[in-house]
Amino acid sequence: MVARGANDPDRRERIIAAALEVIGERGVHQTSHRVIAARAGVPLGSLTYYFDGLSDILEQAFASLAARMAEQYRASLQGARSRDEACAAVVDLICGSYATTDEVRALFEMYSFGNYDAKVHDLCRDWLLVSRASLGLHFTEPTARALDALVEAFPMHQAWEGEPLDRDYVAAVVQALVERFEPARDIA
Amino acid sequence: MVARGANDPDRRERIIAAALEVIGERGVHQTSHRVIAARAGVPLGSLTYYFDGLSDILEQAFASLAARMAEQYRASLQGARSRDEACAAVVDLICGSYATTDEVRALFEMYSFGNYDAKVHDLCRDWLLVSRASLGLHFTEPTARALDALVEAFPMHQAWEGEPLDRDYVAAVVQALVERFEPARDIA
DNA sequence: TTTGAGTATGTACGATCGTACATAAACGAT
DNA sequence: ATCGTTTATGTACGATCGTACATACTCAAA
Repeated sequence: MVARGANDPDRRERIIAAALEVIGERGVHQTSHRVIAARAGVPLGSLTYYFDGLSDILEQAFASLAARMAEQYRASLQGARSRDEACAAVVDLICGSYATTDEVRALFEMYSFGNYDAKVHDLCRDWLLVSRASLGLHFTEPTARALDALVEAFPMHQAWEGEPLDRDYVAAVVQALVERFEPARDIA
Repeated sequence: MVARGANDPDRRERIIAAALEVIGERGVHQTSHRVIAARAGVPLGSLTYYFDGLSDILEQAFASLAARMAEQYRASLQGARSRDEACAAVVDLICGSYATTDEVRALFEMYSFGNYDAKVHDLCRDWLLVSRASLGLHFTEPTARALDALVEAFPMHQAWEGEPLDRDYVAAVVQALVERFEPARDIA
C-alpha cells in the first residue's frame, strides 16, 4: 500500500522523467496521462495534481530535456582549450552519441511539437541560441551558425542512413568552415 | 444529397491532400479520421473504405509529400547549367521558400513520425538519398552530403529564430564547402 | 487530542477515438 | 428488366482519452 498524504516533492521530477521516456519510445502522438503514470509508477491522479494538463507535462518535459542537452553542449565546448580542441569537440558532438537514441528521438519530438505549441517553440529558439553561444566560446558568429546547423543535421541524416558518420569527413567539413570564416590567429 | 455508389477514384487523393493539410496545421498528434474527413468533405466511412487505418493514411500522405518535395528538389537542381548556377540553386533551396509553411511543418512531422513507423522511416531515407542524388548532378558525394545537411538545418533554425537568412552568408557557406571538396575544374 | 491546512489518490464522466459492419446506391452483364 | 458485384456511406460500439472532484491521508500547530 502506497502511503497517502505523504509529501513527495520529487515525484514531480519522476513524472517528467517518465514522460520523456515515453515520448522517446512512442512519440508524442501516443503519449497519454495513463501511459506516463504507469511508467512513473504513480497514480493517474498525480498527473492532474502536479500538472496543469497534458500540454503542461510535455512542455516541462521538453524544458528538462533542452536544459540537459544545453548543459552537455556547453560542457563539451567549454572543455576545449584551443581551437583545434574545439573543432574536435564539434566533431564529437556530430559523430559521437552525446545523447541516447531515445533522447535524440525526444529532441525530434520537441522540434515538431514546437511548431504547434508556443512554449515549446520558445524552448527550441532558446536551445538554438544557447548552443550557438557555446560555439561562440571558440568561434565567431558566422562559423557558429554553420557548425550548429551541421550538429543538428548530420546526426539526423545518419539516423536515416543507418551507417555511422566518417569522422575524418566530418572533421574536414568543420575545418573548411572554420578556415573560411575565422580570422587568422597567431599560433601560440 | 451526395450521390451514393458512384465511382470516385480521385477521392483517395483528396483524402491524402486533406490529411497533409491537417498534419501541417495541427500536427500528427491531433490528426484524426474525423478531422481529415471533415477537411476533405467526405464521409467518415470513406477513410476506412479507401485506407487500412490511420497509419496507412499518414504513410500515404507522407509518401505524397516526399514525392512532391523530391521532384521540386530535382527540378531546381536540374535547371542549373553550371556549377555557379547549381550553387545559386542550393542557396535558393536554403533561403527561398521551396515549400509553404505548412509543408515544412508536415515535413517535420514526417521526420519525427519516421522514428516510430517503419514505412515512414524508409520514406525519410529514400528522400535523403534522392535529394543527395539531385545534388550529385553537380557535386561530388562529399559536397552533396554537406550541402544536403545545410538544406535541412538552416531552414529549421530560421523557423526558430524568425529572422530571414542572409543570402550572402549562406552563399559563402556553400562556396566554402564547394571549394574544399570539389576537384578543380577548368573554366569553360 | 483535536483540528485545519496541505498533500495525494481513485473513480467516474462526458467526449472523442478507431474501426466494424449492415445498408444502400450504381453499374455492368445477361 | 433483372441481378450480382462493386463502390460507398452512416451509424453504432467498445476502448481510451483528459480531467474534475469527492475522498482519504499526513502532519504540524494548538
